Amino acid sequence: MNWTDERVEKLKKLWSEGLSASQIAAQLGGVSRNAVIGKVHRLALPGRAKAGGAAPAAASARPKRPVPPVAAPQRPQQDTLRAPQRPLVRQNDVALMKDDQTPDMIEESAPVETPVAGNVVVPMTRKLALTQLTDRTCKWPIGDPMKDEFHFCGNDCSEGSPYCTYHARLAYQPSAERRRVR
DNA sequence: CCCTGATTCGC
DNA sequence: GCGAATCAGG
Repeated sequence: MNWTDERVEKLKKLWSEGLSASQIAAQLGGVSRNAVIGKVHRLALPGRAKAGGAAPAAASARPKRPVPPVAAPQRPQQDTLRAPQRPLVRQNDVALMKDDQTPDMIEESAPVETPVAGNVVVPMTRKLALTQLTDRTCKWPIGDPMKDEFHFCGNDCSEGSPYCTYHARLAYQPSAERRRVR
């Protein structure tokens, strides 16, 4: 994938909104988080301040560099410090929203506890946004994709399955059991 | 181990 | 310019 103007623009937007490099990479598609970070640096976009996230940057970043003696100390650019002045709405805020109602438009995928036949009770969801999904987070969708409260289960899915153990059961019902649940 | 960003350097 | 490999850290 090459960096078209549109992709670069999206990168800038998402980066300024505080999405992580891997999340941005996921949204853009076709690129790794490294590619995103590399591009961010090349574009000279302001890095992550130094908040809780990661990377103390600059100082103790990586002193492994030999540095030829010829190089003169370059003066750091003064001012132009653009701190994120905006509200800074991160995707995690989704989880902070009211959860008074459970949409549950998709089949009978109620994420609320649903005792099935005996002792299988299910867990709450982690309410992850699309961009937060990784290889091992349950991708079971919850809610109306057109609505804001839409999210994914997000529970851990240890094995190759795209779903957590609970949703894997719902997803791959052996037909016999399907009737029972309905 | 999961994740984060930062940096280097061969391509 | 690009991004994998690597580093450094939470």
